[in-house]
Amino acid sequence: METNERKNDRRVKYTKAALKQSLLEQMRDRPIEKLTVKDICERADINRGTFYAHYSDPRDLLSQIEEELMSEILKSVERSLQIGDISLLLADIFESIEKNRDLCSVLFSEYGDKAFLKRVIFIARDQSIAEWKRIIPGAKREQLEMLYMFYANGCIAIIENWVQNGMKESPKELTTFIEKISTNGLLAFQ
Amino acid sequence: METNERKNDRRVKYTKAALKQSLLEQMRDRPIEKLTVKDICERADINRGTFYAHYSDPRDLLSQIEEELMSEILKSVERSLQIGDISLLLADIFESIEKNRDLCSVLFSEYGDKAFLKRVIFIARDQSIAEWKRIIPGAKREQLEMLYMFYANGCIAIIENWVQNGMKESPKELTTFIEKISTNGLLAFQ
DNA sequence: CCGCGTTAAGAACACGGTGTTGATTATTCA
DNA sequence: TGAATAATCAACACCGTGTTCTTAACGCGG
Repeated sequence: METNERKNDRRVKYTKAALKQSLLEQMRDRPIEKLTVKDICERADINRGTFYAHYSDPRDLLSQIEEELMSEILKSVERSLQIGDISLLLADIFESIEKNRDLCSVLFSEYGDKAFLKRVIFIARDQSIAEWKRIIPGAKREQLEMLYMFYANGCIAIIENWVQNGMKESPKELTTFIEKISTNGLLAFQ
Repeated sequence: METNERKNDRRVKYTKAALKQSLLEQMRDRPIEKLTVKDICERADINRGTFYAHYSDPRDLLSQIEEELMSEILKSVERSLQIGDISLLLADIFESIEKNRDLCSVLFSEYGDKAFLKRVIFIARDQSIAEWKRIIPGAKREQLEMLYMFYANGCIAIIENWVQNGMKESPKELTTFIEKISTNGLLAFQ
């Protein structure tokens, strides 16, 4: 208790891991709102009461999984954020997703969490808007925010498609594709 | 029974209208998955058993509301679909949304139905891809589909933002904005 | 305006998931 | 090994579900 602050107990680790895996398995079949604590625990072979010792509900469990992934992504884009290169930043994000393939193939699938993917893409928001402001000095801030929303949601769709089709393209290819669309539009594909 | 085919009974009309209104009111507070038949009926002051005489669950009720709106939208874009003008088609869709302001301000809001808005935007899919194919003969079909996905999701975000901020811009303005982004990209805003 | 047919209301039911409790067993860490 | 901690187990009241049956109200057509 004094040394480990009740965190490193193997029993706790096992329980949490089993519950997480069970949740992710079930999310392949239905959205988080339709999952029951009962089902998650049965598949994990964990007592239902134990679930409530760690999480308040399935959504809480999912949130903790997401926060773990988010901090990992944030760590791996740290450098690009400081450098201030958007294409580097985008590529970093794609690589993080690729590294967490198993997890992301659930989180960004049919019954995944669109709001979370949105948060991930919005990591690049301030920087993108700032860079655009330099390129297009005439544009108003509000207009640039609208543009970011447009492109961000396009990106999200591309990522969802990418993940669901087995991530065949490389992060580099995706970055190039998205940069082409955003800077030059359809005409870039002539 | 013979004449009206059990459809025009005022009691039925009232019940359905009350349930629909109640559902839409509740959808301002939480997503469809969190709504209960009990709550919907209590707010509508309709017996819970009566609900099941018309709908199987809240999702079914929502679907019927959506189908009504969809067929209205389809009717009003009919002409543009035949003419084959994408900007006309887009403007028509925006006008339909504007006409159904009250309904759409719920359906396309925080707890709305993203899948439905996607269906609405995808009305323009085949036509857009066909037109792009003329403009950009070199592009592959798969690439154009990817492009449509990208732009469609951008559009969806624009619409959500538009509806949630009180629909201040006109359908024409929106159409122009989207056309600018899609054909020329960021550079169009210099 | 009446009466037949339809619809809504109301009460009751079993069912299943929830969230919590207290007692017991098992495991871990030092 | 022994004290601390975690997991199990059984039980609980609670709540929403979906269905059934009876009764009351309503509306439509004649």
